[in-house]
Amino acid sequence: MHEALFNYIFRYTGLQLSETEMELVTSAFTFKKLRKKQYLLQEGEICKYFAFIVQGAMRQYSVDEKGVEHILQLAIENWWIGDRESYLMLTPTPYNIDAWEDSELLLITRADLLNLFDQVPAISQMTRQMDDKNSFATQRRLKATISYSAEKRYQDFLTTHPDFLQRFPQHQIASYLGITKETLSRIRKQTI
Amino acid sequence: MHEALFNYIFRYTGLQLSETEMELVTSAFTFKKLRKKQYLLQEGEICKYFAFIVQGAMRQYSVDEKGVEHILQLAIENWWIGDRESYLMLTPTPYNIDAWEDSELLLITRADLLNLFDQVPAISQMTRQMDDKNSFATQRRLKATISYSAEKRYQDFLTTHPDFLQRFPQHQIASYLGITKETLSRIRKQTI
DNA sequence: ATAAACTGTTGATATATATCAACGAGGAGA
DNA sequence: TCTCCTCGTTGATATATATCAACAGTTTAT
Repeated sequence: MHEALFNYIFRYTGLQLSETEMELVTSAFTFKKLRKKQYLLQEGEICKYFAFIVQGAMRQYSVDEKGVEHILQLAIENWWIGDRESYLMLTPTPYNIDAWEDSELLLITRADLLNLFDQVPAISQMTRQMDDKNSFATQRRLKATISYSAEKRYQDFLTTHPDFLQRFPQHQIASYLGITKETLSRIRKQTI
Repeated sequence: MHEALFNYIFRYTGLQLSETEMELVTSAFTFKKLRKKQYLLQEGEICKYFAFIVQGAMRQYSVDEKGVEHILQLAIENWWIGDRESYLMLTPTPYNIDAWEDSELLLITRADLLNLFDQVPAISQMTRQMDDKNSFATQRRLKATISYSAEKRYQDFLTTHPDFLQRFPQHQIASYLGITKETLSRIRKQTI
């Protein structure tokens, strides 16, 4: 169950955890199963956990005043999910996070994570790299969103997240790209 | 000249630097003056410096295949400017950074910054908070860009960056919002 | 002082995308 | 097995924004 997380830590840092470190990591995380459509977080709550996805697919979205969902993040195995601003600043989140497929997660609180920083140096290194890469990816998406056409954003998406195509329906991907499912359908027809 | 930076550090961390720490910080930064339109960074280069703006206004933008500029970042006094992905990963930047007004900057290399982390704890704390707030702001902008209309994005901008209105021309702000200057002009007319 | 460049606005038109409605196919649940 | 739900596509239409051109005022440079 924690194997995936240990592998992830090794892949990110090049560091193999000792037995002691593995025990510390194991006890710091809480296992949680979610059924499809079940919430991990709802808008207005404070994000108490960050979650590593062992198995399944998750999505993070906001709902506008017309009730339309706008997907900010999609995530599958070996990804992390959570509203980092709410998690660090203890502010109510504008996002909802729920399971797109039945999912198995490992959750950690901010306090437990800070404890691990001291006890397992690989964790603090991994977290820093993960945060940086996330930040870079968000900035690239922002750049794409203000300068590219919808079609070009879709091409970009195919390059950077080909695996998402099989895990999420077209209308979810369209929302993630900031377009409607009809527009995505027409783009796909043109592209083939 | 460095007063602004010391004040910034204090404001972000609540920590007052000692004389020794001030000397360390002063010697780690390089002063640089740029004339209006002068580049700090050009696309394809590696971003060797991050810059604190003591005086002036800077902009960070990419140029698409049609030669159109897309502004990703505007910055004035007490802001930082640089391509953080290129700075940390030593990859060529897709961005240009130049001075919109004659500007005075304090530049620091990655190596000097890492030295300061050890020697002046307030610097590492400030940098972490700055990076986090930047990351949060980028995510909020992404959320706004995929879910809001152009008009709503402008309203948002007025709330979060009222001081930019007097420092940057409308066509620059339009580009930063991902719309054309004509569209922004029409939105402003409607809003008044 | 003058010319050139920059800036913002406006009107007309074009285009990209949204919206609405409907349909067919496939999957899920009872 | 059947019904309901989900999904993706398509056509028609509407809307938000882009594009183009032109103009007037302001600022900058010579």
